[in-house]
Amino acid sequence: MKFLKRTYNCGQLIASDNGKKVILNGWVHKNRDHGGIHFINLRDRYGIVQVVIDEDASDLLKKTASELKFEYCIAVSGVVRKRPPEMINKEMATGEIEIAAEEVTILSTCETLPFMINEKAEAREDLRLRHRFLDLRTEKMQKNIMLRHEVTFAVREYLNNLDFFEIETPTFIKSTPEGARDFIVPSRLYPGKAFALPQSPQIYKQLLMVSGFDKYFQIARCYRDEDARGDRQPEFTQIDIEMSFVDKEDVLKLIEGLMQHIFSKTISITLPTAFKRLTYFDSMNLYGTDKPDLRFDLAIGDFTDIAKESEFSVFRQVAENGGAVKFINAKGCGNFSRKQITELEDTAKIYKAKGLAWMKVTEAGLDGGISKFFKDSEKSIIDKIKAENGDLLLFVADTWKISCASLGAVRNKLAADLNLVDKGKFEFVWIIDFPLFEWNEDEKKWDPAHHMFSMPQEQYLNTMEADPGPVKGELYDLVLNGYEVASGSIRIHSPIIQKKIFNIVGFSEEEAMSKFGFLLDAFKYGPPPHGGIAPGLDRLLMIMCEENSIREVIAFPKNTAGMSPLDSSPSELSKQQMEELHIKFIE
RNA sequence: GGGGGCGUAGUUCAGUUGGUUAGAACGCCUGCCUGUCACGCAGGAGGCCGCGGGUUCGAGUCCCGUCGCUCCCGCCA
Repeated sequence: MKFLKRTYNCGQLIASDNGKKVILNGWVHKNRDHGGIHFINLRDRYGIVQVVIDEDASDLLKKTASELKFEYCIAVSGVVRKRPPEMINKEMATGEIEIAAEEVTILSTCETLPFMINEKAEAREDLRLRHRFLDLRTEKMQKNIMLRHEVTFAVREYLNNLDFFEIETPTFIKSTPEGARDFIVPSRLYPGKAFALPQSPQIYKQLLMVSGFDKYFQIARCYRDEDARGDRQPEFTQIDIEMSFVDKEDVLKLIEGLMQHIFSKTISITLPTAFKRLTYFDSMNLYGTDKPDLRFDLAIGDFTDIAKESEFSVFRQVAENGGAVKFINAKGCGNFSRKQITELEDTAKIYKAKGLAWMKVTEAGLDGGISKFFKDSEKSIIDKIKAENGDLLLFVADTWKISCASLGAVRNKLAADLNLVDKGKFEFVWIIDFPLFEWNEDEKKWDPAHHMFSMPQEQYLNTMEADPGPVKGELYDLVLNGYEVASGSIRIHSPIIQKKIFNIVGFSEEEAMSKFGFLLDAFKYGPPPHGGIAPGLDRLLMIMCEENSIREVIAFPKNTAGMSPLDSSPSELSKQQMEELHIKFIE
């Protein structure tokens, strides 16, 4: 067998190549043997082209062709020829031509496939992951990987033009608590000790600012040893950015420009020049989450004031005791069955709601559910909350957070059930003014709601020491299509304010030094004010693909430490390796 | 750590109130076929119904346990 090295790829030949002698290398995508004439769809990553073995081909060629099966890797030499007009395939990019084969050699055979490499790719995800190398042959996955490449290229292009340096930071680091559990790498040189893998390059990028690099970015792999979700995995990639001598608006504008560049370069979508903004409070209040999907409305409304005046004691007591009564007007859902409402209630209960009260709006007024408690004032209620005939009103009465969060979940379920989401639409929103601290009722202390290098808003600086309650951080998240893709902060650099923040969360100086010593040391030497942000690249990609491609875009789907493409499962260590790592089994 | 769903042919699935020999499509094997492109036609092979136990005259189907997959809560930005 001689190796016929390709002179063209399978996707590039067109009608004007008619008559050219070519050699193609690729995989047998389809194989149609008609006895006399034989067609092969040959595939590489550039496309698919039809190869024909004609009736008058040599016996050797016919014999070789008859041996071909799915996914054999082959070389074909032949001549490009135009198809007869009635045989043109308009569905194929190369459909006007075909390759009249003169010689075919089999480069690799292929066993019966565990699943078919076709448009459907309907095998279960875990099976596909076990054969990731095959899964990645599918058109869908090849497109996903291509998009990933194009996005990262666009990021580099955009930031390079703005004088950013791409700088790599270490991945075997000292554990610096970011919130999540660290992945651990036992050390050979330091017996009994272990490195942590970075949860983000947080501290390193701040050190780069101290060093004067001014504008930095990195396409950074991050690791968090926590349970995965459909949209969250232990190993992920983020676009990590930090700048010196900037304010909040600079950071927001930069990311808006970056997103516009990415969307325009990769999927030819023009994004608005400035994104919407919602405060954390408004976002929770209206949508019950800090990552609202704004591709549909169904905002949450407040019923607390009405509840206070009502004779429905369940609502009234919650309202009088500082809780919140919230509702969603499910427009036109007045025909929902009891079963449908129960399903919505089950969703609310997952988020700790005790129940989901409901009323229907009819021409006569309020009907069903808890409506009997509101008969006296039904007209004014309908008027006040702008309800219409045929609407379904859904209520949760609980603490503010539970009422909002559980109705937020109901809102998402309604949107999914009623198909309210336009999946081709992109709705960006910044969630701003996150709280810097959260009160921990159990331990009667303030917990950091985020890492503690965020700068409190100016108006709170003076009151911080006296009353930490109203302090809010300038930490914002960028939300896209309901998936949060970024978080970041303007960092504080004043040792005095930093000390106050540590005081509020109850850190002693020793504790602060042991957790953040490296960074706090550096901050003694003239750090510039700086702000950074870290859009989640994986999440960005997942919303740019169809929704069912979510995890397919991402290199290592959840719970797949032991799966292809590279088997990264921990292997059993040899006795020698264990001795080197000072690992002992606990008897 | 907690809750829900699912495990039937290589793959995706069906399998009725528990009832005789567990089916379909695609894939695989053999043969036929000169223009197909989801090629077609004829025939064939392929099943510890995840595993273990129980109820029953009888279990793919019901019950208990277990393992695996999956979604969600907790956790995590």
